[in-house]
Amino acid sequence: MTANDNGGLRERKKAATREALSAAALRLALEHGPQNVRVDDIAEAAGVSPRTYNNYFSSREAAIVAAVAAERALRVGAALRERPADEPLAEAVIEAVVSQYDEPGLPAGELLKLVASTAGLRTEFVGTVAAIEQPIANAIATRTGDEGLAPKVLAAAVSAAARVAVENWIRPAEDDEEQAGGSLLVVPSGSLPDLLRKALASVAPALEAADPAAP
Amino acid sequence: MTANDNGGLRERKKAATREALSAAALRLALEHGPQNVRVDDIAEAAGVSPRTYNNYFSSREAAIVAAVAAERALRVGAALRERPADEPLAEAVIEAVVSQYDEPGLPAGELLKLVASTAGLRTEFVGTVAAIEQPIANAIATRTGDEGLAPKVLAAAVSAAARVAVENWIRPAEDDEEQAGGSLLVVPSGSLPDLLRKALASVAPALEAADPAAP
DNA sequence: CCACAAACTTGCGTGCACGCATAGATTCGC
DNA sequence: GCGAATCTATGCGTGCACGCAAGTTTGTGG
Repeated sequence: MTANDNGGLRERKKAATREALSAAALRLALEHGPQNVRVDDIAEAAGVSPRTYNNYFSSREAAIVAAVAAERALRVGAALRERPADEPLAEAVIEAVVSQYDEPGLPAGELLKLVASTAGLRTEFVGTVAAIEQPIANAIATRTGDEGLAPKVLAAAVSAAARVAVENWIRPAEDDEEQAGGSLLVVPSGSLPDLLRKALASVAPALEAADPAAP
Repeated sequence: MTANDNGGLRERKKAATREALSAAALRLALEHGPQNVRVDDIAEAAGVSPRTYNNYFSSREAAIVAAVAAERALRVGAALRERPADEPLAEAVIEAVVSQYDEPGLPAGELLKLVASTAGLRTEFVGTVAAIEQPIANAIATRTGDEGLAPKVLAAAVSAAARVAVENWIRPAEDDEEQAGGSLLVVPSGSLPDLLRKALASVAPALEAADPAAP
């Protein structure tokens, strides 16, 4: 094989198209407001057909959020595998998750306002957190050697806890919504890493109970 | 007020319409296969306009699954509140959840095959489990007096665990899918109550750690 | 009993997601 | 290099979800 998963022209083109779509989506959303951006506009701005848009993203919101979520979730698996093997499971998981939702690239300012104040984008953004579940389940299964339900359940619990943290982080000021209005108070609840640690602390006992290293 | 939330004509009609839609949806799905049922067909069979269908159910699958899910999830809140106050939190939650997913009305036979072998219905059915989250969060908040994140996180973890249990219960035989084919092996993983207990046991330590009754 | 308010139904229009078939690009094997 | 296998882009058609603005039914107060 000349190239299959990385340097190949095909792969690079796909990545470029995805990137172009995502960037165009975000730019248009910021320019005209997320409600005023049609899928066709995004496709056109990226130079592909509308049909192709849906080959890359399965919803109008997905492309916008992808520009902001930056596959953060997918990297949790790698982060977890790289933690020292003698670290307690709970600590490893918590640090791996928090590390991916630390400062760099997190929506802030205009971006955050955009996502937080639009129902569809908020839902989509919160939904991206679920992507951490599979990688974590695999990592826990490897660590514990358990082949049953437990790793899946624990990963689901961790993912759910992270989701709650993100929900509470990005919760808008309840009343105002949509409409590019004026000053909406968002993210009053503290930093995301702090929220994540608080949330994950509640499920930590379950991880500890499943940790073969510290019975 | 003559009637507002129960005996009123309006409420009864709404309930009847909802029931009619749900029943029609299920019947048509069983008769012609879920893929061959249009929203318009369901609406017509129930004697309402297609537009009205979407006033009651937000997706084509929702009506079918509603006929099977029977608001099981919503009753978890009531079940939990009715558990003795001196029972440990973990036990109360587990029993409340399991009690609602016990025998009566669970999809079985043709029904189960229908739901399990259709991707859309499976997703929708699994999704109904999430409805237990809010009630459980409220109940835990009441029990523990905690007003912060913990109850939400724990409820999310419980809900996630239950979801994993249901996913594994209803998992089809991997290969065959859709198409009213012949004998597909579904639900090989044991009874749902057993799966739920196994799954919830993994998150129980987190509940115990938050239980004020047993510090 | 009647008029007004509140809630529900319906038709219409729009945007969206996606299966399918075809044409075009890239990669593979030799 | 070259042809075949594989993957991607696109157009078309269908079904679906939902906002909106009447029109209709049900509930409330006098």
